[in-house]
Amino acid sequence: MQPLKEKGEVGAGLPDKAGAGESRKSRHNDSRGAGEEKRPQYGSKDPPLQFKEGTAESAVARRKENKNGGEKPVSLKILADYLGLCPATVSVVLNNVPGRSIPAETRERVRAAARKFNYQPSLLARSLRKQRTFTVGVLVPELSDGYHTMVMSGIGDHLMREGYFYFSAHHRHKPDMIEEYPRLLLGRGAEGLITIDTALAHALPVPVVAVAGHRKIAGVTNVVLDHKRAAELSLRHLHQLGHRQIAFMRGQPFSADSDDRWKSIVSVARELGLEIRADLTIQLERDLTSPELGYPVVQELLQKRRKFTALVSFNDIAAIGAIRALRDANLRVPEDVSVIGFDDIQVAAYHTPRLTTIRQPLRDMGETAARILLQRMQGFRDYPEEFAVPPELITRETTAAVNPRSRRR
Amino acid sequence: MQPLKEKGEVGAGLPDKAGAGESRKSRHNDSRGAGEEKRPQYGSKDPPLQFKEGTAESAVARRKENKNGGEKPVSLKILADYLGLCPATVSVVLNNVPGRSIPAETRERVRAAARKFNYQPSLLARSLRKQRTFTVGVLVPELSDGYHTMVMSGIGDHLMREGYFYFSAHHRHKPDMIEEYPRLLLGRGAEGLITIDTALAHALPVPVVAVAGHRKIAGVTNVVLDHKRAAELSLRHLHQLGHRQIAFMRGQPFSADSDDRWKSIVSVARELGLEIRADLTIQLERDLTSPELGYPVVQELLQKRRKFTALVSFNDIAAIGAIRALRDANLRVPEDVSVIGFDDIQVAAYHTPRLTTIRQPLRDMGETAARILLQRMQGFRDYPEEFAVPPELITRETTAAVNPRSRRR
DNA sequence: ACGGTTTAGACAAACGTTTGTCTTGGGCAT
DNA sequence: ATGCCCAAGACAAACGTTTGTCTAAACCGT
Repeated sequence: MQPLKEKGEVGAGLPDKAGAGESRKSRHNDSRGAGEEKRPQYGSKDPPLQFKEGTAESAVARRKENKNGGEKPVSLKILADYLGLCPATVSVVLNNVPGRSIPAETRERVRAAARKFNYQPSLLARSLRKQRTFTVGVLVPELSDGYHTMVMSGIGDHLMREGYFYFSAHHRHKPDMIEEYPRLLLGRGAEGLITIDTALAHALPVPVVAVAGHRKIAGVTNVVLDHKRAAELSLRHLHQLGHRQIAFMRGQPFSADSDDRWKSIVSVARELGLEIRADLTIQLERDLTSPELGYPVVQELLQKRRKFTALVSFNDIAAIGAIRALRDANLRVPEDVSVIGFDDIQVAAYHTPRLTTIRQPLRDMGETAARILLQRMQGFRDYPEEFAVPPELITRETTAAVNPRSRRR
Repeated sequence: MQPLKEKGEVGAGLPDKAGAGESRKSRHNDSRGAGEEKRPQYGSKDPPLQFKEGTAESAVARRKENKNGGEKPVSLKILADYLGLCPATVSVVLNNVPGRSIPAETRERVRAAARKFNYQPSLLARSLRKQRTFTVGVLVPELSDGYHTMVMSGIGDHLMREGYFYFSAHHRHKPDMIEEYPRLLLGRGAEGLITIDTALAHALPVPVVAVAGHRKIAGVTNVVLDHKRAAELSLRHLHQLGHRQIAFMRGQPFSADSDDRWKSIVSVARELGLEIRADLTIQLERDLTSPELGYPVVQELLQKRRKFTALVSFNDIAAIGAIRALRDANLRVPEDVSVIGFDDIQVAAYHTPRLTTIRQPLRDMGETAARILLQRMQGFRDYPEEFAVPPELITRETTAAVNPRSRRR
């Protein structure tokens, strides 16, 4: 891995992790234990507990059945009735609220009852009260695509580790959905939003982090690949192998990276003195996540009968389609044409021939996005506007030194 | 807006008020029109609205800033204050509650104000009140795997079409997470759960639908492939091509389908008179989603130097690894060994050679699971315990008639 | 016996909705 | 004028939590 600059850096002095769980323990216990005393009961002690624990299952039994025949979960109030306490006290015990004095014996009673009835607090109610949901939204074009899901995997890892949950929604690049879902997600209490490869239109009232965001939007942190570096890696690689006549494939207009990636290629090509010829440039248009994406455009390219010794593909999926088109035209990869992909999705390594490609650290990008989002949600103000992560050249079998004896024309 | 197909509400029965009724103080004393009348009483049009819409932005301005500097969203109460109405009325208008008479003019005023302040109801509060969240949980082993995400894609499609949202969580087959997440998801208000390839341990108090569920559990509808049919398709195919010496790959113990699929293979093999030899049977163990899964086990198999002309792989990913192992041992696919995969994940069609495989209609299975879940959540009682979907044989390039001139030994 | 401090918990008010019941005046027919 | 109905909307009680304030008893030292 090459030493690389990062355009942004998230500081280290961040607020500590969100306490989604309740684990703070205050060691107040042990204060007594001798007491075989009566239950402290305010009005009088003669009338015993209104609900004796043994008998007053009624309090618990009163939970009504819901329509599915399942039992309604026990609430704090039910539990409190059963224990002869008030809900607030039970809440205090169960959350270990500091600064409240509750005798160890009571604490134990409460906890025992909670276990016994398998009490689960309603996050809904808690969220409403605390105005804090520990939930974020993830907006993604498509769930069945390797690129997106690898990023999501990283996002999910980090969020779950930190005790957050997330709603995900997919939009298939349809503008009205891209418009509508953020609203719905916020309505559901998302405290932040992560978008993947999405053309978000405008700012939102919560922190937003984009992975491969399409454009700069105020308040949106963009986690992107360092495209300049990526272009350097691929073009230098081909250049060193002796390639001078290189065909390029541009991404679809709706895809986030298309533009940046292209600009970087143009810039690096100039630096290297490589010519980018219009008649060797092909443009992806279709919204596909299968190799069929790359097949027809390369076929067209071949029909022009222009000589080229290498092809820079927009991504691995298209590269696989491209290789197929080349083979179907009786050209060998890499002997006649070198092909370099982009992304390093899983299949790249197991394609035949194994794909040389530029690896995007997709899972890392997802984790990074989630980390930045959480920091921003915790009020961290000093976040970068853009966060570039370094790509990596993975040399495999689809690139080779230019072949003087190529059967290519 | 919401899928309001509420079942027969039994609502009339007033909940018993076990805890002393709390007397609410009338909360309208904060109307700071001290000099003025109390409330704009009903028909009196002479005293204009206490909050003239033009002036009383104050009511709206009162929404406090939250810590991130973003504005708190306007609530019903704010809106109502601004309009000089009570929150209930505003709610009634905005939800078009039938059977309430509100004059058209008022309705318009309310709607205009809602638009003006971009009012978004809090689904949190609504859910709490209605005891209905329109949310389900999806539990999946791994997000970055083609199989799971294709199913999720179908699930997501159906849920979003029906106005539901979902939390997803992944567990990487770790038993404690499989134990814990369902609880957490329910705590968050999930009204139902879909699991994918997950060894759920016990029943839950909400409807559950499993895709490729591992075992029968009361209350869990299992959406599975018709494994018997799948085995028939693959074995008949090989049998017709003349294969008699067939190697088999068994799935990992933790994977849902392993067992069913194997039993079906055994059963169909018997019907066809095919022998299943232990020394031609290999067993997957590792928890991988890359072709590396299949590589070493096939290497081991080859070292035994037993002749076989075909291999039935547990899935496509492993088949790709297997093909690589075969090639590395200088065997050609399909000339020397036919290989048949399972699943028909996307890359199967674009691998070289293109994979013959048994297609699981994964997206359909996801949609089906979601559909069944929603029906069950709506109280539909008459659901099947198991729902089998038919597979399909996809004949491509990795299977061929058995070759008498094979270089295989 | 006295005042002061702790302790153990009750109480009530939120959070933002929805929904059953009530109230009030106006309009209408008698 | 009287009675009745109806329109329009207020009112209050939920849903299940959390949290600031309050109180009664117990404990303490003198």
